[in-house]
Amino acid sequence: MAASSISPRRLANKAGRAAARELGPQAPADARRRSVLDAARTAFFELGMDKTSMREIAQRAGYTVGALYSYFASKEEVYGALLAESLERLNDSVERAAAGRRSEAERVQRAATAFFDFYRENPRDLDLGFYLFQGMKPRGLTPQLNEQLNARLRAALQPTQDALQALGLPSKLALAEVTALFAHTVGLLVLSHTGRIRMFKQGSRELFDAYLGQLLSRATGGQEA
Amino acid sequence: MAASSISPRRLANKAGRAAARELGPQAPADARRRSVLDAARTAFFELGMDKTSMREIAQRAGYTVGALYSYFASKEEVYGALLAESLERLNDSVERAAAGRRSEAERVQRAATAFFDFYRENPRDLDLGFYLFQGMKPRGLTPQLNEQLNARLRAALQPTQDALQALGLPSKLALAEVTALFAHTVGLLVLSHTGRIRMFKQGSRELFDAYLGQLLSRATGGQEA
Amino acid sequence: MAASSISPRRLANKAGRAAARELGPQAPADARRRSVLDAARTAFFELGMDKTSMREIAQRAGYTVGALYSYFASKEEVYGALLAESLERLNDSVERAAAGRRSEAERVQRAATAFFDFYRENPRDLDLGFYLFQGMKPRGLTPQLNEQLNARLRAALQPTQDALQALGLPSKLALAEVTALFAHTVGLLVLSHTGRIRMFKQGSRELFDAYLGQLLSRATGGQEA
Amino acid sequence: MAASSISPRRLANKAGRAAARELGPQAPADARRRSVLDAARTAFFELGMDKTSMREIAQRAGYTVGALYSYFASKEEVYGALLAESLERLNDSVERAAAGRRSEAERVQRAATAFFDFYRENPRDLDLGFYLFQGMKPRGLTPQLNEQLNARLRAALQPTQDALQALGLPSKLALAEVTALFAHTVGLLVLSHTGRIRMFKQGSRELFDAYLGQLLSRATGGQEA
DNA sequence: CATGAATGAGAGTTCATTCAT
DNA sequence: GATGAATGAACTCTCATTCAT
Repeated sequence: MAASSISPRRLANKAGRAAARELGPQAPADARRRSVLDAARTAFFELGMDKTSMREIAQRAGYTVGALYSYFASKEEVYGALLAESLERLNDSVERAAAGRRSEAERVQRAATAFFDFYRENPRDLDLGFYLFQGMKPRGLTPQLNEQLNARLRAALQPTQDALQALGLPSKLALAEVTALFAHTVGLLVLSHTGRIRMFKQGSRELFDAYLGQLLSRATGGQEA
Repeated sequence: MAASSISPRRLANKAGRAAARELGPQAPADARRRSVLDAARTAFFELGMDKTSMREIAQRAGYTVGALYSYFASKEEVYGALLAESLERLNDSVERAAAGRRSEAERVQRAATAFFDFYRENPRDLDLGFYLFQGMKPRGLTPQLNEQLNARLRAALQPTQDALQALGLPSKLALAEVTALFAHTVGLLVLSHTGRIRMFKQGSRELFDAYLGQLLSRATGGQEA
Repeated sequence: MAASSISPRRLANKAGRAAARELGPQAPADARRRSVLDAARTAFFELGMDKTSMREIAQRAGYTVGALYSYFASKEEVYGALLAESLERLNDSVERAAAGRRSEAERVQRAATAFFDFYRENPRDLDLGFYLFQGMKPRGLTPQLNEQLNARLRAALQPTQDALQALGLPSKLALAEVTALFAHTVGLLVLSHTGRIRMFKQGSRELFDAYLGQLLSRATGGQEA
Repeated sequence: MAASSISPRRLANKAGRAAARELGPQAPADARRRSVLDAARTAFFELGMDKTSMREIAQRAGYTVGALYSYFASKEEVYGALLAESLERLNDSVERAAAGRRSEAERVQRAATAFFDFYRENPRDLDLGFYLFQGMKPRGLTPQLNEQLNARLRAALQPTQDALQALGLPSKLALAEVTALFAHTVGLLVLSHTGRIRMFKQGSRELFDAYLGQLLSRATGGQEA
């Protein structure tokens, strides 16, 4: 306990921030913001919403609590950024799935399933969405951010909608179908995530496939699926 | 502390509890438990889950905090009771809708719609369900209570399932359809409740009707809906 | 949940109080006081001091909390009565051990060992003693009660002191020896009870016997032990 | 909440913490930890264990409750640190007493008496020891800390044990004697502290000296004491 | 930018005690 | 005597946020 020694805690912190700095001297703030976000995501995925405090995030990021407020104005802003990131991953996943030369029917099936699977495999992203889209006022979810997030959410459904239109559905109907599909997807995910679907002894994946089959049947007038 | 003085606090309490006592001298404990529950529901509906503390509930009920613990062992037990009550109302609503002499198709339509409408009109009951069915362990949501609540939820869907079977669907298929319907319902409600459905410029009621129409069409083999 | 039913809780309570009433119509209050005390002792022995609340005692005794205050003015008075009882048992034990025709040396040995063993075998009685003899002012440990308890404690040591005098020790010395013995006993018990004696890899019983042997050796001038 | 106003509370805090800061700019955290500990000790010595709450400690230290938790993870950790400190003082006292060139017999006498006197003069340190060595699990008294505290306790008795061995006692016997001495010491202290020894009209110091005399007599085979 | 100390409000829970009935 | 409802103060602990340095 000599006065000149450095506590292990401190060392860990310094090590923890190394990655952020190694990304280069330009835009170091962005990189550090990232590292905070990474810590937040990890914490949130491990501990869930309630138990993820600013302290916890700071600790994992290798910062002190106060430092977080250099990058984010509030806890909710952190979650806002987290959700933005999550939606980016969602879009990547959907785009990757729908890419390539395929029939439009297959494109519908692949895009929609990618959306479903993304949340089925990452239920914490679902939590994230609900948390922010539900209750959050003070500072975090500004109208601008809200608009932006909505746009990214819509974007993730766009490939499906486009493919439905390409299959011959009029745009109004395509929109209605994609909205219904979105709802069905969310419903299945929520029920699955809260364990309610087990009580019906059903599997969420099978139900999703069935719904998708019916949708495609409607869209192709019974010619395809 | 003069014997003749009554603290203002005390007066407020007495006034606050008047309703509970007017229900008659028999079973006053039940009435008081009710009044706590009413306060809790009101608080919860106004402020939401997070901001509804035991203190808040006590204040609204006209009790001190400690008194609540005569009626409920924990905050979570309060919410458990609240959800039980909510599910009772749901079941009442569904039963009332499905009662009377009707065709089976209409019975499906009415039971399912009652379920949907219950939560559409009382979105806080939806929150309640999610809150408890998601995270809550320590004391409040015992396995028994959980089982019991699940049973009530299932019961609210039973009339629909029965009617589907009466329409000729084999029991396995009826179960699958009712589960899918449940998911669709929840999905629409959640999207509607979180304001996400507006961004598609769709109405949740129309989408629900459409889904139900398709379901009935499947169930009657195209003869009815 | 019919209004006319009696809760199991209530039944248990009524059953719990049966014993107290069966002791006859005369002095029923004393019997009930006893039953409260029994409950308190059981609770205290099972749960320890901290976790034994008036609620707990009332529950075990089959009374409501308020009823306890008919018999005892405060929680501390309950413990006072409990300690009185404990000291009675201690005295019984010591007297029984010292009874019968024996040599004075054996009388010393038996009386002292009985004292030691009583607390060694019932460490909760030791807790009781410490709790009350240490901190307790408000209402529970009145000077009278304190005096009375002291008298019973002295009484439990008296046989040893008498026997020492009978062995030839002048009264002043006998008193000093018995006080030292008392201290040694308490020290060993406390160390044993708090697990500190294990860390010396010693047994409290052996140490006690050794001390007693030395004492007897001193008392008999080396002729006996 | 004007920007220029300072709440009286704040002023009090600043005044309260003055001492800690005067210790110099280096290691201020340690100094503040100290000041909390000082407040805790004072509170504990004045009010006793039960009535010393974190609030009380915070108030005396000039902090808010939350601030305490920067320094100690729990109330029990505070007491752990307090006991550690106490044992350090005990060891200092014993070492100082036994230092210097002396006969082994005198060394025994001085070390043992220092131990006894430390607790006789600071009875609250005795309470501290009992409190922690008895009941305390959750967070504060980790096995490691327990072990460490035990080691310090043993260390305080080691000089006596060493001197006894130097006097010619085989190590096993020296250990037994030191354990018995420890018990005797504790017994006398406890009886004295709880006022029980007065009822025998004895002085704890005289009794201690007598015991020590006998011990030395045994150890030197009657040649010295 | 970052630190680290501190705030202050609030959380759920417990409990001895009181008192109208 | 006994009930049972209620009080009110106390408890430990947590947390987002602020700010002087």
